[in-house]
Amino acid sequence: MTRQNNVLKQAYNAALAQLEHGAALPSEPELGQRLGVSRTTVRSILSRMSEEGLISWDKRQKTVLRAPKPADFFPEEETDSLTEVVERAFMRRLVEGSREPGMQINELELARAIGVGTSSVREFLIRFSRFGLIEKRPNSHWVLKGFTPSFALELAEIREMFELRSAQAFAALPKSDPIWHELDRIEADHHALRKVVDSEFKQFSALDERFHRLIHTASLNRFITDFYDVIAVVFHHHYQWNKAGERERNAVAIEEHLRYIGALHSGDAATVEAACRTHLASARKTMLESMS
Amino acid sequence: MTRQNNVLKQAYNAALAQLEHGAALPSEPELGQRLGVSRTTVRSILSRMSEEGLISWDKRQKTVLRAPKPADFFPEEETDSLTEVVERAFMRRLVEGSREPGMQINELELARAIGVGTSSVREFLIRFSRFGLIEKRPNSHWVLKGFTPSFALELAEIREMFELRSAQAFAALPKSDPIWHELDRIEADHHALRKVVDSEFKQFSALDERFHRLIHTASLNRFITDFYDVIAVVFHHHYQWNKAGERERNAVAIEEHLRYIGALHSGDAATVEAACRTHLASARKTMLESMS
DNA sequence: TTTTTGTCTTTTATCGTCAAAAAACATTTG
DNA sequence: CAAATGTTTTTTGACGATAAAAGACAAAAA
Repeated sequence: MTRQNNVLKQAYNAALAQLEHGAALPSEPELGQRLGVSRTTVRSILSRMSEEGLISWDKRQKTVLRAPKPADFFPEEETDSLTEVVERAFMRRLVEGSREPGMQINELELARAIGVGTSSVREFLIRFSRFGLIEKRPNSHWVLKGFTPSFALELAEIREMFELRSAQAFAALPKSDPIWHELDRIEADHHALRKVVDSEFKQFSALDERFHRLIHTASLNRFITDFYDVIAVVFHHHYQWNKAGERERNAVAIEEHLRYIGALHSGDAATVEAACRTHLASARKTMLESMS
Repeated sequence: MTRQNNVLKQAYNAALAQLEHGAALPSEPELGQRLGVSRTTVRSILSRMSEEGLISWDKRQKTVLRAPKPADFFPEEETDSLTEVVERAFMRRLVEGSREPGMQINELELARAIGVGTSSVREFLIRFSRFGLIEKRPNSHWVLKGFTPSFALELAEIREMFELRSAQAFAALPKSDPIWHELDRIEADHHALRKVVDSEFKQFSALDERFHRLIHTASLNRFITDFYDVIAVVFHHHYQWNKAGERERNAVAIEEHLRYIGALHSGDAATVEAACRTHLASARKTMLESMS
């Protein structure tokens, strides 16, 4: 196999979801814009829709003939890019399987296990190495350094340094900046989630990421915003395998976020620092607890 | 071509340089240790030396028959790893040629120009992307973000944050720590270089890196020490294309380093902070000047 | 019995190839 | 003539293949 056509499949599914019976579709460039793909892919989508009898297509005339059925969609697992597949599989192994620090990682074995070519795995490992969890021995294998307490501490140290600075920069932004609107929206989502936290606490992870990423954008520093990728990956997988007390932890974090948001609005540096430190300290604590 | 045998070539040259006429060579594992290669490679080296009449080799008997001639060595350019070749070529293009921000980077063209396969280039770009100078558009090309003033400022901001913290950690280390000996050696090298700075100022770059890396090791944080790779690459290439006033700049930096080292010895936090800030501010200033 | 050598196996590094997707160019249509 | 469609070219994404290098195991020597 060479490249699979997951871009087509994903965009096709997205396009199907937008079809409205009887309506006319916009132009090809317009569709490409909406779906985030090239016109080449748009035309492949239209061809297929036409073949499947979903639309009639003749030059500018594109009319929806029938509503899409579930069977028209590509299966979800076929829409993932190889990159995502490899990342998920690797992380699952890290979480579920053998992950003693010092263990060596075998590219070929990994590729076989996941069912992809070696270059996909290689490229993933290179990209992943910047997270500080694996390391390459030149001309030889990769070594797993592992989710150890020292990893957590080093990560937390940088995180706190960066976020304190970003939070101060955020608080100092003029109230006319559109970023405040986004913060208001996030605040509202926190209030909404707080009401249903007992059942919907799993949604917190995504909201947490949105909130912290927003704060980091205020730093206007690519190294700071990029570093949040490391945090996000670690937290994402940390949430996956540390379910103990998840509900309460998230409830506490929501309250801390709300106080933190209030502090940002106040614009007072000392208040911001206190709220930020409190929240980051408890985040660090839970991460450490889950590792020992 | 597949992999070239540059590991062999480099190790062979290193082994040649160590040959002493009439002496007996140590065991294969011992040689591997010394040269930093596997026994497989050691045996290839011994085979070749034997064929070339440099040594006699029979099991444990390995005797040097004659001193190596210059012609026995592999040419230097054949001993570089592909990774190094690609990095150097890419950087040269960045420095010498077209490098307007926003420019797109073509993998195939780059591979052709350098004379390597596309995967080597791809892997290099992935590794290089963590330096914040290029960015990938998924399913499409890489974009050059460029050595812009904002890049320099963002880099300097992180650098200062990290180094201030590392320097404080360094100063707080007990005087029994072996790190102080290494600092003494670096200090002595500064004094030595200061005397001949007019002619030898080019050696400063390497000394600078040694000094700052040592300071960062005191942080005991992988993200901080890793970040110095970014600094090192940027400074290395910055030195390549900004020769204006190089001699004076280096002379000034040597004085700043010496004051900085003195501050570390003093163990006083305020003194350390002042010396560190002064030095980093002037480093930032020269980098910025060279970019506008 | 430990170290060294001889031999065999495994793994990485790198390439060329080819379909998918993007991008560029040419032609048509309103 | 500007925007949309039709067509061709370019570029990326992924694979399998293969020599170099590492690593493992067995036999021999000290």
